[in-house]
Amino acid sequence: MSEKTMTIREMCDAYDVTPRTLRFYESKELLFPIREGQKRLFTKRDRARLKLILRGKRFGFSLEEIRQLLDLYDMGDQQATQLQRTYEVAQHRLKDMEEQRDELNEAIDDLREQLKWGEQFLADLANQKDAAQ
Amino acid sequence: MSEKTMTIREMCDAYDVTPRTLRFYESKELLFPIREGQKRLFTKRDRARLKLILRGKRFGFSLEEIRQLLDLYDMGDQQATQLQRTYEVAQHRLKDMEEQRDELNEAIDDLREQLKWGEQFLADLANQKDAAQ
DNA sequence: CGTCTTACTTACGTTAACGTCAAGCTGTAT
DNA sequence: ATACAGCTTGACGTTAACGTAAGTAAGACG
Repeated sequence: MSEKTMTIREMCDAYDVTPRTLRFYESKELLFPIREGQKRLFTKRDRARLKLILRGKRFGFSLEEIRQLLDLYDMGDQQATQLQRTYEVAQHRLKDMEEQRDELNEAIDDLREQLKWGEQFLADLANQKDAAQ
Repeated sequence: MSEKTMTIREMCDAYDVTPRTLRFYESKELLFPIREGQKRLFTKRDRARLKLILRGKRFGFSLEEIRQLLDLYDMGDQQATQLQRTYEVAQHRLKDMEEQRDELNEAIDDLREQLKWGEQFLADLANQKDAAQ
């Protein structure tokens, strides 16, 4: 029952992506739908991979990185060494993300300061205007 | 004394940007260095604007947005309405940044979960390997 | 049979913010 | 004079992840 394949449109609806995106992912060797004549048929495996792709994107991995990770997963659960590498890449990514977040927080604080300053300025201007009347 | 102009290289060294960047900003009407023959000479005003540009970039504004903001500032401190708009734009940006940060935090948490899972998996593999010996 | 729907391939377009030549001018130190 | 450093303008290249349009095929339906 879970062996049913899906058409490109069903995939698009199910995962909220465009056909172009799925074809693009195939061209980048992230997905491997089978063919029925011309048409693509996406298998359970493709669906699993797509889920991982979308998750990877949320994590900020590039498609190329995602492809490499997917390949590692595919190489079988036999190679712990490979998995170890995956783990390291992921940890690296985590560090990057934390740095990014910290920078963002700094920028937010910074911008908040500026806004306080701007508020003050606007208030002063308003007073000035009132006084002039 | 503060009226001294700077050459492009001095600017690059002072603000850690490339010549290309400064020329690019000029072409985008963010900076207006004067000319001495061929050469660009950057004034105090340019330096002030560049500082604002770099700050704006830290805040995640696009160069086009920055240009508009700089223009507003230039239109004089007379137009409180304009300043009000600046303020609004900035607040909008702040919201965006906070959203971005929240998403990033979610992703970080998510990734942390995955890593915990991966650690477990690796540990299991190691045990399996040991047991096999 | 005609038409509609869905899909297909190919290939150029998009966006931002510069990078990277190429070719030429200018001032100065040797 | 010449070599060299530093500047100039133009213009094409880069990157990621698709968007978009043109032209075609293939199956379903009435």
